[in-house]
Amino acid sequence: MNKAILIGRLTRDPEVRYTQSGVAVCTFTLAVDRRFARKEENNGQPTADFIPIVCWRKLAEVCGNNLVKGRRISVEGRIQVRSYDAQDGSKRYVTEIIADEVEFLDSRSSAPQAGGFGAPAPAAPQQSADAGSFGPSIPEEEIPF
Amino acid sequence: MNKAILIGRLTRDPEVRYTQSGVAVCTFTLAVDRRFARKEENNGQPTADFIPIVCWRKLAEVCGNNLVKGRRISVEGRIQVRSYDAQDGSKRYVTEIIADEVEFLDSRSSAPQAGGFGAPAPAAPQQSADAGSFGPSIPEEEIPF
Amino acid sequence: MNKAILIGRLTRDPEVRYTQSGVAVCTFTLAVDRRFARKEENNGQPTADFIPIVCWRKLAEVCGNNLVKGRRISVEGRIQVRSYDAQDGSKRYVTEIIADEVEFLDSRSSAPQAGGFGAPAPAAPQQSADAGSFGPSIPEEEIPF
Amino acid sequence: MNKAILIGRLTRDPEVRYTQSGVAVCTFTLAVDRRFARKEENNGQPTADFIPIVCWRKLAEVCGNNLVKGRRISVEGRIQVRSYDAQDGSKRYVTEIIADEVEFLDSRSSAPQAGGFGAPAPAAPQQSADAGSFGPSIPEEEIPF
DNA sequence: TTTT
DNA sequence: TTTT
Repeated sequence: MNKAILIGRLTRDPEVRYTQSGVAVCTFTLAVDRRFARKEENNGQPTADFIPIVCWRKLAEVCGNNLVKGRRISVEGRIQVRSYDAQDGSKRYVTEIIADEVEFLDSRSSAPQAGGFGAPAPAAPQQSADAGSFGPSIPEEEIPF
Repeated sequence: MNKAILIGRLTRDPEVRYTQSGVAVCTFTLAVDRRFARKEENNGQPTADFIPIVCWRKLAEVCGNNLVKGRRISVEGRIQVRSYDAQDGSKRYVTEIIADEVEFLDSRSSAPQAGGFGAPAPAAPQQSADAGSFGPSIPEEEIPF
Repeated sequence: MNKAILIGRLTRDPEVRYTQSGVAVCTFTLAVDRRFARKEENNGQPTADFIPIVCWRKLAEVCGNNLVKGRRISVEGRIQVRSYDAQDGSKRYVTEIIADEVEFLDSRSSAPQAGGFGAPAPAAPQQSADAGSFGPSIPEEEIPF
Repeated sequence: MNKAILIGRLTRDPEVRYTQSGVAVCTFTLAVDRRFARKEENNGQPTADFIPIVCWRKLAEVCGNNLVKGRRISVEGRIQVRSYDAQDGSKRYVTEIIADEVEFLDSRSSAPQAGGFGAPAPAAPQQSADAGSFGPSIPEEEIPF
């Protein structure tokens, strides 16, 4: 069991890239308000968590085409921790939510946008973005952004 | 809504520290197996996510007194992203799960261990651990480990 | 672990009652859209689940004072199954979600409404509603509506 | 969003049936301990919720083949409320969890058992069980047990 | 009995 | 770097 469920707003427009093999990847950051955190006068303490979200395949396309900065959504997914070696030789960690489902909460009638394996593959993009430049030896699910 | 629900095993014994004001903090790492990740022959890809967990107050005491490396538990909590300035001037991010509840899954009869505000405060420890050495200007909830 | 997380709309205005001892109870039904269920032409199959929600104490007051039919909310809580003996001697079951937190999703800026034990008790109402008429032998948490 | 996450034990061996078209359905009941509910001396109040679980397809087969009364599992799924007309003309409601994933928690090494659409269809059983006797006009997902 |  |  590895489940994350979030409701928040996009801090900026989502970015869509494509792997070398044409798989869409959408990334953005969710601002999730902290409970009991007042907005005014909080002693400089954070009032939200800024959580990186990654969507793949059809869900990436749907999010890239429909989301913009400021929109409120819910995200269901799993917590992924990747490690990589920094230039100074130390080990760094990146934590992201790999989204399985996204629901748009601002629209009047909302339908969940499901990701997953049954969905038809997206058409290959005209020009691959540079997500693929990390090379073929890195599995798509593990691409370091 | 900021909810994380995990089932996994401790990668090492938990550590308990105390803030200057005597509040207990327990930290450990959960190894959460990835779905569809085979153990043997996985091309060197990770088969688990290693997720840092933080418990406070009574829950910290209960976890510190009862958990050991290898035990399986479930954790319910929230995802917290803290940022701090590295020595080289760059900004670094730490993502942890602040646990609200922990359930011990190895024992025959398990009862959830609830954190929260209603619980009696733990007795102040004889000697404060060095968690407080980060100084008084940092709120307890935000201590960088 | 017994966790339910829902996003949906109220099918009607919430009802607030009080137990004999003055504890507020708020009940309503959430319409939660089913994934992949089209609205038009669904062969008479349901496109939503109608799920009874129960809030207690301060959370009951907040919900009773702020929610109306049609509003969209998220609910976090636990699934409770109560059984009772029907007049014909058979056993009947009622399943409800006992809410721990409610977040209002229509407002521009939303803050979660937390229930729980630390919250101050609500002022006793001028006139007790008939929730108390089920009598003193029934614990408040188990009142049959 | 309609999400249920439970940890509990089977109250009896699971039952596997098949629809007319050969789709496997597995049903059982999970006993989920209530928090803060003592076992001894609880004034006759329930110490657990007994929650009906339904699995479909490959997940149904896996559960039917591996689970027995008393085993501890985690379940992730959605809450489904079905209504039907009782013989006395009144409307009755059935609430079940439609499981998406089940994790076996007693075994030393546990792997989540995922349901879903990508899994290969099970071989048609030699003899259809009577789940199909509700007739072809009822969609498989809505079969009243 | 159901919401949009 | 952050949303409302």
